[in-house]
This record gives sequence, C-alpha cells and structure tokens, in this order.
Amino acid sequence: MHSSELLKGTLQTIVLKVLKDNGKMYGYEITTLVKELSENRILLTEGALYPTLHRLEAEGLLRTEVVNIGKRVRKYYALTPDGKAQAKDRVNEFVDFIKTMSAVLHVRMAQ
Amino acid sequence: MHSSELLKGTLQTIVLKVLKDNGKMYGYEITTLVKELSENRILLTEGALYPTLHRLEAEGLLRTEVVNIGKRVRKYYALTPDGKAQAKDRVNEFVDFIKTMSAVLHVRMAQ
DNA sequence: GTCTAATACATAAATCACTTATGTATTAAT
DNA sequence: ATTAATACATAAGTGATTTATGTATTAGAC
Repeated sequence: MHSSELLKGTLQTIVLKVLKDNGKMYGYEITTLVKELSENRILLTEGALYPTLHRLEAEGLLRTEVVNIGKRVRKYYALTPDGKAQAKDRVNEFVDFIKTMSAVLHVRMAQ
Repeated sequence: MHSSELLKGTLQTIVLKVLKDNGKMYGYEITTLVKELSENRILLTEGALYPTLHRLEAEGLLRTEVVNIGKRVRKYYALTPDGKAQAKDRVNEFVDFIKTMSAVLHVRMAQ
C-alpha cells in the first residue's frame, strides 16, 4: 500500500470526483474502484481514506447512509450540493496544476 | 509563498528538471525561474529549496561551484551524471502520475 | 543620503497529510 | 478449518513543506 510522493494532496480530489461520477459509494468500494481505474497504481490505505471521509462529512461535503448487509455494516457516502461544487473546483484545480507543472517541466501533456 | 497541496512531492522533480534544462543555476535563480515559468503559481520557499538542494548534493545528484560576485556569494548547482538520469526518471514518473490521475478523475489531458 | 526592496545564502521549529500498525468482526473460498 | 477478502475504525510515527528567523550585500526610490 504505497505510491509515489506525488500522490500526496490528491486524496480529497479523488474521493470527491469518484463520488461525483458514481453517486453513493462506501469506503471499501472506493479503494477497489480507484485501484481498478489506476491499474493498481493507486492503492488507497484505510488509515488515509476513512479519516478523509470523516473529515469531508464534518465539512458538510458528504452525507452518509448506513446500510446493514446481513450482519455487516456498510456506510455509504454521497456528495452534498456543497460537495458537488467542491468536486468541480478540485478537478479544475488539478487540471490547472497539470498545466502549470507541464509549463515548468517542459512536458507536453495539456493539449 | 504558498500553493496548493498538490505541489507537495514535486519539488525535487522541479529542481532536477530546471537544472537539466538550464545547466548550472543558483538557488535564488531557481526560485525566480520557476515563478516565471509557472506565471506566479509556484513560489518556492527558501525553507524548502535550500535543504532540498543540500540533500540532492549529498545524494550525489548535484555538484556545486561557489562564485564570488562582489562581496556576495553565489552557489551554483549542476547535475551530475546520476542527477541527469534521476531528472529523466522523475519527469517520466510525473508524466505517468498524470496519466494515472487522468484515468481516475476521468479528465482528458494525457494525449 | 537614507530607507526599502531585492538579492542571496542558511537553519530550526511547527504543521499536517499520509503511512504504518493495530483492532474488531463478518463472509467467502480452499 | 483455515485463510483471504470484505468492512469498518483509530492512534502513533514519519517526513516534506511552511513558517519563522537570521545574516549580509546591492540596487532603487524619494
């Protein structure tokens, strides 16, 4: 469960965007989806993910719904209206970051 | 001197690549170049830059040359052969990171 | 001619996201 | 029956970066 130093600071952006794209999801489901989308390059750790979900909820960006699956508990997270706005902002910020870095590093990425 | 959380982990990559592109440079010069290339979006702090330069030198990726300009001292840094290889690797790693993130966030950037 | 901003280096303490480690419990697979 | 996968949670430790200081020279504004 590790990845490059570059991933630091991307967790909230990732969580907000996958929730925007997929509606409600639970924590474990987010880790598996991100693992799949990233072709095993981004392996979210629970120690980072759960506190982040709790924090985003405390900030009013996510709302939760607890569902019992047999004797097991699942906690679904979905974006609030504020969360949707934040998701958009964060993705824009990321795209801007890529453009800036591309200019500094002289790599052609941003079209 | 601040910027987004996303910048974290990019400092070494930036330093190595601008040195690769510009030959020898001194610390202050690096901050002004990066500020210019990033259109004021990336403002390197001295507290981060100088320790990073010292560390890269200690790792054998940079070599230094001290020059006296009047009564003022300038410390020029340049890549060693290992440093050149690292610069290449770091940029490749960054491009790969962008591709992965683009896939996860569903943003089209990488060609 | 003096004051401020810019140039140029340096380091130490504090911060904070994230990793690592640990814990509990259920369910599926071998 | 045992292990791996599912599913949550939190606490201690790490480490890059920010913030805060410090010293000193040179250029520019007024």
